[in-house]
Amino acid sequence: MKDVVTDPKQKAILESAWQTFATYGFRKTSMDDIARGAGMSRPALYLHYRNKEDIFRNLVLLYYDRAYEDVSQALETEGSPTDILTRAFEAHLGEAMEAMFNSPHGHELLDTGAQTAMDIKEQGEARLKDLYADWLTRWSTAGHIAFDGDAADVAMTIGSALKGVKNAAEDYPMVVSQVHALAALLGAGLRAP
Amino acid sequence: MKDVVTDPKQKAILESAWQTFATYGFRKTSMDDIARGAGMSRPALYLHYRNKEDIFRNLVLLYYDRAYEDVSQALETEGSPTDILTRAFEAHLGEAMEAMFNSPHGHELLDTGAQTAMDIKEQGEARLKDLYADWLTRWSTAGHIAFDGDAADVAMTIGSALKGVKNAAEDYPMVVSQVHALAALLGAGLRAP
DNA sequence: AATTGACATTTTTTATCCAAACTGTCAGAA
DNA sequence: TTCTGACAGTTTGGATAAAAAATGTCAATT
Repeated sequence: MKDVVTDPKQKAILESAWQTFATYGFRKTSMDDIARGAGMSRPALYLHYRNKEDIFRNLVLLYYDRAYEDVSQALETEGSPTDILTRAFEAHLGEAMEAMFNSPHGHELLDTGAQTAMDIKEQGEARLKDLYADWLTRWSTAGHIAFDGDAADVAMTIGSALKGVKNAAEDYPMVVSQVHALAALLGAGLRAP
Repeated sequence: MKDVVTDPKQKAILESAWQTFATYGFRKTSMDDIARGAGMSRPALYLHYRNKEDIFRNLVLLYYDRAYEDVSQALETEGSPTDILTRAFEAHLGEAMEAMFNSPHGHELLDTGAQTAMDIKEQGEARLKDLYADWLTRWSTAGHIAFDGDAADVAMTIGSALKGVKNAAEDYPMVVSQVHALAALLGAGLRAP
């Protein structure tokens, strides 16, 4: 899959928006801030996006598209279930989440997302969950792993657990170490008997 | 361990408070509401608790004391790791959480807890975590289970995953089914090779 | 001793005002 | 075309103020 955003101006806008959101939070960044950061006037910005919410939603969309791509790729690599899950989880909670943790406005942004882009988030999480479900069925039919119940349920539980690890962590290093521990546990749990 | 709150009046107060908080939320329940519900006047209430916050904190404390007791007991039962973890998780996210999910103010209460009783929550979660950690070491030294890394880290990951399941669920039945799936995965993951 | 009515105090709610900032959209310049 | 200055309209933030509600504390009652 090519990058979702090809137009260099849109790229600059989203880049600037992400930067500004991370610095000032959603509420406090004005369209002018974003426009200046993208090297254009405010009216020019409106030629590309309807409003601030629209920009934010596209940013979330971009995040999920990238995460989908990265997780998908990670699930195609070779290795033990634990190794594969570790890579997938790192892709899942990658860059953007690290930035979130390091932004003084990470919480506000997460909140804004929940209100403004919940449909995109839900769809994004659902697609990621499907990715795990597919991997689970493929590997279980191949006899490499085994689990109780159906793949969709297990995939959902994995997703929830991952989210739990994300929320419980206080900083990004903690996310990483927890993600590794979770991958190890789940990987072992999926071992074919 | 005996019940933490023995005084029947304190019991009535906490009972009434829990009821009222669940019905109206923390902000909207007055000391008078709680007092009436406990069958006493507002001044009498002040003979037992300093203020609303004090009542709330004692409620949280009570929850964690019960959870500690119940989880501890669950971890002493016989059965496979999966069975034991299932019972422990059910105890961990039991009654009170079910009530939370069914209260229209569950979210506000959770919020209030995070602000008002975070120290109690943290200590409560830590104690529960220790319970899991102890169980992990006991069972691993007995050769019944095996895992990478140290017990404390694994216990923390289990706690985070459980929290994730709690947060991701939309209703209580979903919590239950997810908890079972998680216990199955983790139980299998801990199997001695 | 246990409880409460009643009081002074604090907090919350509601309303209104104004100024500053921001938004979205032109007509017209580059 | 592609963009911007500038305009009208809206939203937001802060400042007041008055009314209502809730709090915490006693002196007095049961």
